[in-house]
Amino acid sequence: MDQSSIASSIKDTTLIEKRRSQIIKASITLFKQKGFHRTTTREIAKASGFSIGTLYEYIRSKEDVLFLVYESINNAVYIHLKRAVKKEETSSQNLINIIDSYFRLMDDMQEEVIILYQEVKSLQEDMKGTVLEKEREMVGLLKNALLSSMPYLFSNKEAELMANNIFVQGHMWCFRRWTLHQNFTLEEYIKMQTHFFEQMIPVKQT
Amino acid sequence: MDQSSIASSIKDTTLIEKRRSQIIKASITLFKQKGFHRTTTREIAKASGFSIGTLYEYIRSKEDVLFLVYESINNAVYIHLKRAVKKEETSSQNLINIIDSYFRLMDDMQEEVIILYQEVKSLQEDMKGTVLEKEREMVGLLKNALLSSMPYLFSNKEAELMANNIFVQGHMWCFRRWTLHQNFTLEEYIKMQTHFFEQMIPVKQT
Amino acid sequence: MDQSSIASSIKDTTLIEKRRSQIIKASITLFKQKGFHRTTTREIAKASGFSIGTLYEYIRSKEDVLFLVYESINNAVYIHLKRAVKKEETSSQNLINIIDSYFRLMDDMQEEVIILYQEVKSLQEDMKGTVLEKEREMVGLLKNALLSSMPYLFSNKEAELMANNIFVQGHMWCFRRWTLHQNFTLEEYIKMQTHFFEQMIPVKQT
Amino acid sequence: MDQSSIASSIKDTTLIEKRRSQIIKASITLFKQKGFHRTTTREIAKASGFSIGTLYEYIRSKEDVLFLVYESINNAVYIHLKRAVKKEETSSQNLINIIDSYFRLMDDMQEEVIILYQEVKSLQEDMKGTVLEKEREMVGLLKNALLSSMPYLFSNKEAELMANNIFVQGHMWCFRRWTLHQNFTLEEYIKMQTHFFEQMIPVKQT
DNA sequence: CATGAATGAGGGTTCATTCAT
DNA sequence: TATGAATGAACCCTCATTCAT
Repeated sequence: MDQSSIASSIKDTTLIEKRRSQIIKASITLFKQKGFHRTTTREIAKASGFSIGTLYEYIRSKEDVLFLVYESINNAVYIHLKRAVKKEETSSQNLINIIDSYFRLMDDMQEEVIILYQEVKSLQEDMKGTVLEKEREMVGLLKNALLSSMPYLFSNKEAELMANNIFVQGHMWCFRRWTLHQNFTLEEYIKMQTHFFEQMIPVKQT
Repeated sequence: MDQSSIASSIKDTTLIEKRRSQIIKASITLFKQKGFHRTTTREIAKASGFSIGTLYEYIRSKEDVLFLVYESINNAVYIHLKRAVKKEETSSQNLINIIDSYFRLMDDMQEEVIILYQEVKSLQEDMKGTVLEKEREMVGLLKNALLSSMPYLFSNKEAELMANNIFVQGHMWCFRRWTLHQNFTLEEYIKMQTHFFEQMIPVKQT
Repeated sequence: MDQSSIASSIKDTTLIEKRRSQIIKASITLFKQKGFHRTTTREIAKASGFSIGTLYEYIRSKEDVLFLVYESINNAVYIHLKRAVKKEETSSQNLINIIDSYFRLMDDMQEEVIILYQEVKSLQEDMKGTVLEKEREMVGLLKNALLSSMPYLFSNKEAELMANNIFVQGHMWCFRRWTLHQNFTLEEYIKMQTHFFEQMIPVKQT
Repeated sequence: MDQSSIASSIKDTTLIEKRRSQIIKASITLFKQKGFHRTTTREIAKASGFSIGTLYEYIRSKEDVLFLVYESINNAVYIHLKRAVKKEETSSQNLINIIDSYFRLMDDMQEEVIILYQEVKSLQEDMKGTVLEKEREMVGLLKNALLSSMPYLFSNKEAELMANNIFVQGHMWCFRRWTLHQNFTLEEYIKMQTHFFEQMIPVKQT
């Protein structure tokens, strides 16, 4: 299930993509400010640059918008992560680079991440499935990076848990910024979390 | 700002407390199921065992209910944590015990924690302040435990960050249960996270 | 299924009855003018003398209003017919009296009858069942009157068909008034239809 | 006022006729299922085999469609009736044949007749005039058949009323089918109604 | 002639809140 | 104190109609 799984009465698929990206952009801005429930469809339409009628040519319900937003955010992170993983290869240093790159992305996407955390309950069950699947894939990327860059150091389960920890520490920079940003700069945060991580790696080679 | 800071037209303070705890209990049940926005005040009144009119004798607005709920959940965690910290003292083993106790509490309060994460945006600004202050205190408890049980191992900043990490890892067991509970039992989760933590502590030997 | 089968959030049943009769009265007036679809719930509320919010305390949906109206109209006819049948007994003259009384009622309820004919399609399936059942009862009343007032003259099936004919001839005075009222007064209409009917009765045996 | 009285921006009249008959066919199917109000213009366009834009090249408003449908149905009945009347001549037996033929047509056009009964209110006033005029003509055909096939038996007024009765008895087979079809086959219905009619004819004097 | 994207008025319904009893 | 009927702003969504291509 991806974007195209949401029905539209418009035939021109290029146009669908264009309009939907307008919708997504507008909605993210609005959801940041007021959350999904407090944002009205009219506001979304207006901020997207067209009428309420037009909005409903590209979605079927307000909940579709939420899914579009989730998918878009998740996708951006996914692509970033995938690229980072591909670039770096097979050494523990490189794992550090991946984390660094991921945390920096999180810093760029703070508000988006907060949306992810706050509106899950409003996602319809079937859409939630798709979204969580994507999350699993992302954690999977980190896990594989862990396993391949430091073989023998982690069991499969340990890698799984560690990947989750890293993934969430990225988010945490966003949803706890009210306290973290008071105490740490991004650079510090990255450095310190990485430091903890390195310490944990038992006896780096002789 | 605490419970009593929410105005009520009722004079009898014992009654206020009783009614409010009915409201909180009912609301938590409802918010678990449908979230704050999808729960109506009528439902809250009914589940609380009295009429909508009576509900509004004990709160001023629906958002007051959310605050009461937040405060109640936060308080429960706070008290538990405080007690755990007090009981254990001054050795690194004891820190492990605190974490263990905290993670078990999180397991008991899964849905409550999820509420905390999902409805922050709906908290009014002034109430949000109170809530976050309490969170800071809780992280403070962990931080102090870290500092006092393993002196010289952590700088102040490191302790601050580590406390946040632990605090969030507890929550994570709740809000990522859709994937974590598939891969780990609670015992495993505690053990492995603790294990990571211990490895991270630089050279405790001798 | 009758009025009381429509759920309401109001507890005072006397009040329900009072408000619903306001709704019915207002709706009939409006439906006469513009039909069910062109009448808005807001108009119904206003004409009923209360707000839209109050309207929805007494019904669950606009279609409930239609059912209430159908039931009310059907009931009025039913009661009238029942009374007419009871009063008259066992002679062919009396059958004529019943018809006379029924046709006069139809003349009084022209617009109501037109509503019945025009909005059936909008009735929900389960409610349609209730409505048609009542119609069957009414035709049954006429049929029994036929059978008992002129025994041996009609077979059961003949009585059934004749009862339907009479029933519809009453309605016809309403829904074909655009032509009938130009050519006939009510008195004439009754007299002539009755006359046809009498002629049809085979050889009133001397 | 007939079909051609509805304006169109298209010049080619053959095309107009072709497209409009597509519209009528599609609309009747849809109106049967969901009624006029619940059918959207988009649905009509789609079922007609062209786009919404094209639909509006051949009509000015949705109500025009209803008129086209009414006119088409009425016309079909009219033509059938006219032909039946022409074929049969000047004997009472022949009147029976006309009725027989008319009732059988009604059986074929059940749903169409139901549309006629249910959507009158939605016809615009001027169009309603045209439609009713056609109905008058049809009743006129029956009336003339009555008068000419059994001269001296009916006064003008009696013939008028009887013609209306017969006309409506045909419709009744449609709009009361939920009860009539349970009790009578079409053959029985025709036979019995005809029988009643014959009995009414005073002593076909030798 | 045909298309279909765009429009926005308006419809049904919900629900937090009030206030007379 | 407790009740629950009343309110109406506001929400989501539909759909007849237009017009540039």
